[in-house]
Amino acid sequence: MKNRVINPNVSVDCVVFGFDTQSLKVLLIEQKAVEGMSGHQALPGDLVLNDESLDDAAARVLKELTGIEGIFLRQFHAFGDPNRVKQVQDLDWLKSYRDQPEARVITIGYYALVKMDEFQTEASSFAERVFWQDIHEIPELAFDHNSIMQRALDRLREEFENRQVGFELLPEKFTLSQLQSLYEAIEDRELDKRNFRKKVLKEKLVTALDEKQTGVVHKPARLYKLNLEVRSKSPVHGSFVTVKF
Amino acid sequence: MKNRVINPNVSVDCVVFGFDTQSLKVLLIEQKAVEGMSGHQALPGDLVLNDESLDDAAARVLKELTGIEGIFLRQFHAFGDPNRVKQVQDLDWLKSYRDQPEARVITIGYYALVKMDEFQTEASSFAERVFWQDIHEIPELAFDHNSIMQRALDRLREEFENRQVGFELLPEKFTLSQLQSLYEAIEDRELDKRNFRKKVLKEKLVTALDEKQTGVVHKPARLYKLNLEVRSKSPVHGSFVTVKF
DNA sequence: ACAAAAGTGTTCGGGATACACCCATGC
DNA sequence: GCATGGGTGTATCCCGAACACTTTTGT
Repeated sequence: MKNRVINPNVSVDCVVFGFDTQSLKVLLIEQKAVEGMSGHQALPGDLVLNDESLDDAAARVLKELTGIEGIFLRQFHAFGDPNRVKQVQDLDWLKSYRDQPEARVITIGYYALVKMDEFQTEASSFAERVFWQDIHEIPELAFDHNSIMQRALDRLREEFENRQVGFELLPEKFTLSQLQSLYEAIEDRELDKRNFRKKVLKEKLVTALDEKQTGVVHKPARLYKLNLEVRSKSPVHGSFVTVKF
Repeated sequence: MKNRVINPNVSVDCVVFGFDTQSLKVLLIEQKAVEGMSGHQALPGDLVLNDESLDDAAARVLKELTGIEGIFLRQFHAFGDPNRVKQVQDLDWLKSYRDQPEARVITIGYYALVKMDEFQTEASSFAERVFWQDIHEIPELAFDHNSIMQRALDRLREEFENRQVGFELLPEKFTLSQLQSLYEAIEDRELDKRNFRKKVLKEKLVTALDEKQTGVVHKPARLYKLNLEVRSKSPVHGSFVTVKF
């Protein structure tokens, strides 16, 4: 059995995006309270172990804190300001949970896209609570997590413009309007319904199913699924579903 | 005076691209030989100090090893395979130059674009020699530097497609043919001369100068300079010259 | 005069954009 | 029957791609 040594200088933080057919959400944790101080809200993240890769660390940490596993996490940036974990409001927490609370920590940011309703979260380890927060209503987070989160969002939008699409954010069966809402939420602009449909159908991104919505108070929409044949040709490292749009 | 402590677990590596009006080059060092073993070729890189940011570390290390300073380095990826510095052929070198040769090291990759002829290199520290190497003729490098280099090249090409152009690679005054060669070298494909000129001129990326080439054995070309007004609107963190093309 | 790269316009097809009305369902 | 989102076609513009010959210099 390996002795799993914690590396005091390197951590990972995960920015997990979800979509509820309306707006973009981010997965946050509330840290367990320390000595009567209320816990801060933060991105799920922790120090890496010396015998695991960064990718493995991100997956492990996310699972330990939130219960979510089996999703693809993409590394997007390393944050290395020497003072990024030195703010007073974070010190008590570090003293309780870290062997070397004063250590210089650089953190590697990962982001991921998930279908919110397919994952149930379960707080554990030092997470008191796990919750989804609308990206327009992010509270003050621990350490430099607000800027990490903002950077992840910028990156998500860049990848999107780059035609590396996020079907991960939709349920398996979806309507074209839901797909359009996803594009609109991420790109933060409105799209023309007819043009959107024309493009999606012409490029065969999706396949129509013999199924319709039920229980809606209007004309029920046709359901579609992703056509997995189509892939981007650009050198992408990892495995988001990447389609030219 | 600060005590500058070396962090044994975090390093930076720099992939500096240059262009000689023909092809893309990368800046490499040859490590000083250890105990009669010939030095390996490698990217310029070293451990970070505990009181400097990652960006500062990249600039410092590049200067210490190659003499190049004052260029913009963009972070592109963190490499964290637990065994990336554990190969036998690198161990002797590590034992000579590192206090903790067995330490787990994750490295942050930076890339940069420079006008080759404006920088003169000067090897120092553990660099025996500094040289430019054509990207099609990269030798076997130390550690995982071949994959870091490849990843940087992929990233350069992505940024290019993203319309974040690299005028940094050209002299201040250049001909449209040189600009076209740059695009062709980076994108690795041929472009139509007339279409290329039309696009560049229509978008006012460049301004014509009242000057021509001299000493060439053919019709002398008009010289142009970059039009600095034009900038990309996407959220770019850093300061490459980024123009929509 | 000849070699070598500079410079210059037109045509065509496809994709992006703009735009308005009828349809099926639940209440 | 009415409120709600679903679903459909056409005209225009702009951009990218394809394509060949004349011009200017140095030798």
